[in-house]
Amino acid sequence: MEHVFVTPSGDLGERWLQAFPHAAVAADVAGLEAVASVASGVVWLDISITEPRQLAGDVQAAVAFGWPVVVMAATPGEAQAFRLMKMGAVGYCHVKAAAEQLREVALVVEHGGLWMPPELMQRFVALSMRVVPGETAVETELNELTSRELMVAEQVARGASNREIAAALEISERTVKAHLSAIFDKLGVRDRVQLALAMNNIPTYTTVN
Amino acid sequence: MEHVFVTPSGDLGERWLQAFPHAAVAADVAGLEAVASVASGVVWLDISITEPRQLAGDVQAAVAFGWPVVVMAATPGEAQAFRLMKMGAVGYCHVKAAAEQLREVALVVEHGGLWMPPELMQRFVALSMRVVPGETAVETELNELTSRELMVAEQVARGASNREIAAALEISERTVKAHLSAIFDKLGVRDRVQLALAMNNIPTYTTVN
DNA sequence: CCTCTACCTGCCCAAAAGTACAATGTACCG
DNA sequence: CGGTACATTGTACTTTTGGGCAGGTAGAGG
Repeated sequence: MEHVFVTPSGDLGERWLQAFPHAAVAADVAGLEAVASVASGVVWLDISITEPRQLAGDVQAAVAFGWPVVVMAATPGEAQAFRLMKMGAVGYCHVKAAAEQLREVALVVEHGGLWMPPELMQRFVALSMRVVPGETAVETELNELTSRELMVAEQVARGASNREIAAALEISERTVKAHLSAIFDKLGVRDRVQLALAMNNIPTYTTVN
Repeated sequence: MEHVFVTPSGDLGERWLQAFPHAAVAADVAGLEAVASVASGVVWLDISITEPRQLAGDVQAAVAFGWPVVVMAATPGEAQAFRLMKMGAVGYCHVKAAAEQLREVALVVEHGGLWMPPELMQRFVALSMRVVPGETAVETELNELTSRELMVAEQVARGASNREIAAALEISERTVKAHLSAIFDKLGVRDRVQLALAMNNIPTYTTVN
């Protein structure tokens, strides 16, 4: 089992070496074949300083190589993670993940598993659930909302402003705010953006990570 | 690392013992605490003869125990798999899976991964992608964003504030705002809420209504 | 009747978000 | 070299948001 790190810097990070003392390194995806000496292994793709436009091509080329591909990003985000997974990556972690975690990821992907940070994994499952019936955490919390609060929350979930909500519900803007404060409190979010995301089963992990 | 098999039969299957010679067994979820002697382990939940009605409760109770839960079904199906995953299970395999495979599953879930049969895994990813498709209107428009703008947009997509984004990208709040203005213009949204929704392929107030 | 909850609102204030106008530096391209 | 696109930041200003304080109404239930 070989570990090849593809990084624009061309240098192995100390954590990487710490995790896999015998790891190989390649400056780009094209250099994979040159350093891959055995039949099976894991490709670690460092995209921390990769141009967004170039990203898709790199990942797909790495996947085409045949080994499980773990993408390492500087700021792991959901939208990006899923785009990468779709391209065939089976792992997604922080570029500065601890050696211990890297080994965990390796173990998982080597054995046919899918690895990503817990928050993302949760969200990933939640997403699939949109097409499969069931009940989510948010749905449960929604029961705490009063009738009126729910109406306001639904409007925010569609991107409405306070003024629009006030007009739609025929109440004052002040009342909208009052409802919002109660909603934020009950659902444990801090502002309308997080509320909008929560209403759509998209967890926010700003403090995590 | 301990392995506890929860099975209505109350007996350890021979394959299970073969995979984990020191495995413990419990007749039901309630009996978990009684047999769990260490801090970490894996719960193997045999649902091959479990009543459908009782299933959800069992799985959730098992998950609540705190250990990774692998569900073993007699006839693994997609719909069921996803429902179970949603409840917090992180593994899903056949109740008569070979010892070798059980060990693989164990390896994966012990390290924070998600395991299910390859066909299902593939389907799972595909399904999520259906909800967050790669080639949506937004996706196309994302190409108009510059590298830096995309980074800002991704942050907003997870509910970050301007200050947090500035800190993450190591730029001033003013610059974040500048990027945001450009993003709003390019993606045709009017504020960060709609941007956050758009980034997650969720139609907004203005689009819908 | 009194209390509790949900609902509604006004005034005011602070923070955050968003915009306008302006400017600097860098990189790349013909 | 000039032109263009990108990234960056500042000052200043308007709008939106979020919330504290202080109240008002109506219905349900003890």
